[in-house]
Amino acid sequence: MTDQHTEHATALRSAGLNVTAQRIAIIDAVIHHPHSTADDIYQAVTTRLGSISHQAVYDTLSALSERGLLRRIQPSHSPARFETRVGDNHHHLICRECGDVRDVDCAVHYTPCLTASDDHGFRIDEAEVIYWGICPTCTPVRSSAHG
Amino acid sequence: MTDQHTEHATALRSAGLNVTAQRIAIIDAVIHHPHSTADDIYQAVTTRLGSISHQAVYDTLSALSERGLLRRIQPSHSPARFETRVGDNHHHLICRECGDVRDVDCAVHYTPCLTASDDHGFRIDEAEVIYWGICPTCTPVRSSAHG
DNA sequence: AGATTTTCTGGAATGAATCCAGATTCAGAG
DNA sequence: CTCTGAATCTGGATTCATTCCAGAAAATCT
Repeated sequence: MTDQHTEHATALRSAGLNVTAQRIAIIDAVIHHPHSTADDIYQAVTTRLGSISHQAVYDTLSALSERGLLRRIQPSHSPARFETRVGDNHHHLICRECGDVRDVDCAVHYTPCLTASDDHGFRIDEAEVIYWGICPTCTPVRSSAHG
Repeated sequence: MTDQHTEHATALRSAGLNVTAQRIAIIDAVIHHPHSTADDIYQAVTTRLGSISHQAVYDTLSALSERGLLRRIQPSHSPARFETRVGDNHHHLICRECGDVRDVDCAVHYTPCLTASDDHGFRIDEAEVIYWGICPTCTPVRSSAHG
């Protein structure tokens, strides 16, 4: 636990942010609950620290996202979600029914997926990919034989 | 104009939806203002029809999106946006500064981009790709020579 | 036209995220 | 270890996007 804290503290410092119990707890919550919403994190941190303000949660999530310690994803029909797995340009797979979010590695493992066919003069720094579908649990069961 | 209306009416009918002035106007607004928000559309339709309810706008946008006549995109830090260009799995390029949204064709033009490396048993029906960057207008100007 | 279903209106309500002013806590200098 | 300025946190109010609700109006089918 102290190890973890030291690690997170170092990460915060190198991002130019002060180290506070709230931030450590938030990072920890995101690690243990990947793809969770600001409210999920609020709940988790409240349980752990006794209390925290919504402001601190949103504030920290934004600060960390901006500095690349966290990644923010914003699926349709869902509040923003956060994860700590950054820098490997992995993608997401989301169930339209239950909203379950899974990580998937980049399909091609090299740049094509991350290179737009026409960049319109933009300086692109990230490609965000979301696959939409129905997860096995939500797939309607159909008569397996005689089909 | 009657042509357009007939065309939209046909589209609505074949989607199993009733034809109403509001819906025609909404489709038209999205055609003329791609990537616009529900509120943009509300404004446009209000101007054109004199008035419309928020409910009708949200209702129609949802109905049309669900039936594939419209595509809904949900970028971070932005309300949902809608467009009529559907079925060609094109992607989007968004400026982090000004929020400008551009269409870009699929980088690979064939399945790789749309096939997850591991589908986790999901039945995937769509891949949504957003490239994030800074547009030419928002790119800070730097001394061009001697650089 | 008349009956039935769908859609629209207007207003209230919810959920996510942000703004604000003041109190608290942190990091670095002495 | 204490002081000081800067960064951060609190709690409450507020904004923005979206949805819920019940009744009125319009569309479709006969």
